[in-house]
Amino acid sequence: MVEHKGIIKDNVMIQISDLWNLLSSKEKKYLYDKMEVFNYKRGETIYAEGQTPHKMYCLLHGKVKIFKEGIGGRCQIIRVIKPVQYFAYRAYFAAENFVTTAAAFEDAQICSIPMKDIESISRGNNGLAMFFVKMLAVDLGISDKRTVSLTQNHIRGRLAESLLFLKENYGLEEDDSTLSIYLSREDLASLANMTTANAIRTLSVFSAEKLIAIDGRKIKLIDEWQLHKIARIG
Amino acid sequence: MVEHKGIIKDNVMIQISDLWNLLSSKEKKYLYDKMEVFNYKRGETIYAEGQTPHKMYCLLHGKVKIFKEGIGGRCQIIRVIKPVQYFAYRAYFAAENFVTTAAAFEDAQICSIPMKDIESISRGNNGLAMFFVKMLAVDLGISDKRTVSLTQNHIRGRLAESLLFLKENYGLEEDDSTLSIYLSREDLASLANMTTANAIRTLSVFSAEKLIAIDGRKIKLIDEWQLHKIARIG
DNA sequence: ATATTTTTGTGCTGTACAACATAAGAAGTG
DNA sequence: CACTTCTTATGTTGTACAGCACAAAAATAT
Repeated sequence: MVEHKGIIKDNVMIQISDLWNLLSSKEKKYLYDKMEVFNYKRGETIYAEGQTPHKMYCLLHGKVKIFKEGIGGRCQIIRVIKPVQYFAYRAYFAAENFVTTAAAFEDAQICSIPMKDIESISRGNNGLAMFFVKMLAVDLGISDKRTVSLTQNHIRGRLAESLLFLKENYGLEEDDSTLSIYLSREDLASLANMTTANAIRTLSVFSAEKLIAIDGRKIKLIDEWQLHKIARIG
Repeated sequence: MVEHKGIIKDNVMIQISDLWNLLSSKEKKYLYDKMEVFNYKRGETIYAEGQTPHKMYCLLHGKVKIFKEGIGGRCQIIRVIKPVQYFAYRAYFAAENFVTTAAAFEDAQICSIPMKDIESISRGNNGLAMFFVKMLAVDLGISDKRTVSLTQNHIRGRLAESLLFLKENYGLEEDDSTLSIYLSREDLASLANMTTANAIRTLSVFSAEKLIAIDGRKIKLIDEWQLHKIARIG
């Protein structure tokens, strides 16, 4: 992780304007000096399970995964972050240590803000408090839905769902069919709750069925409608 | 569901004092008339998946399950509510319809408050907003942990974990070993993410191994330490 | 460039668990 | 009361998926 000293912070303020605009000029001034911007390398850990939370983050550029290590070191990706999204605030608000780990999928630029200050400002700024209420409420709904689909859907359904999710979340390349994120088979497996071997195998099957086309880590969605069907009923 | 007209609302205010005390006298006065108390029968639905949320609830007496219907009608219990706990506020804050269904495990007394009012008060009352931030943050952490344990733990581990969870949540009878909640095998299966037949089978195995003793729906925990071990490593 | 590690791909084997069947006991209903 | 309906219980069968083994290809380091 490298601190990005030279950056013009004012650009960051524009990026995080959804949060920034909720603050009074006094609050803005106060936070301005406390904020930092860091660059993380591909694969680098941002925070780890068990650590005590001190700052929240906002992803400015890149892609980040939030995951949890389970039985026998098997990782489960809990959610993924895209620019401009906030993360790492949950544990502090819950007065807990982190229960997840965050790492960069690819090189990422991340802005950090001390949670102590975020919390104290939230206690006097309703807009900010409600901002977090909204985000937490949305994430909890996603998490609840995910619990059921990960446990009840079959392998084909889970993979199809994950591919569609990646499209929804990170979008497509200019050709309008290739996923914009190039995940390793292992990460894809962690997302769809299966072993790496099964992710590879099932991708091959999807490819043979002309639902997708694979070229290394490039995945092109061909028959999205069919993928949706598989995601729903298996 | 039967409205409980005769109840002395002031008793309810004492029960929900953690929320109530956050309000100004003006807010209290305003909400007092909007609140209602209902009695629900065992098995009765409180709200259902897909409905638009209008009020939040507080469980005053009884036990409630929050679940989601999955593939082929298979239900997954997402979380359980005990007195005095609040629920059904997430969907409104996220501006979504309910993604879960709530039903009474057993006869329950529930207080309802219009979410419209809760939201508008929250927008002007920081204590209340932060109250929801805290609850949502805690629930999201639980949900994330649950996702992993439900997907990665084996059947014995999941059942052991569920039994211990029921103890943590609802406590024990006076004998200090019998679970205070008497679940059907089907509900226990929905909680531990398995089929009813497997819940029955695995309970029998646990009983044969002298980890628990079963007498109908009464479950007595005998070797809690061993159950913890099974819950962790399988 | 060469060596070494990581990632991808495929086949085989074993097993955990779902699905189904069936029966007996418990509980609710006319 | 007999009646249906629901719950508990256990055995049998089938299969989805993990685990392991082993190449080949690609990425990274030396």
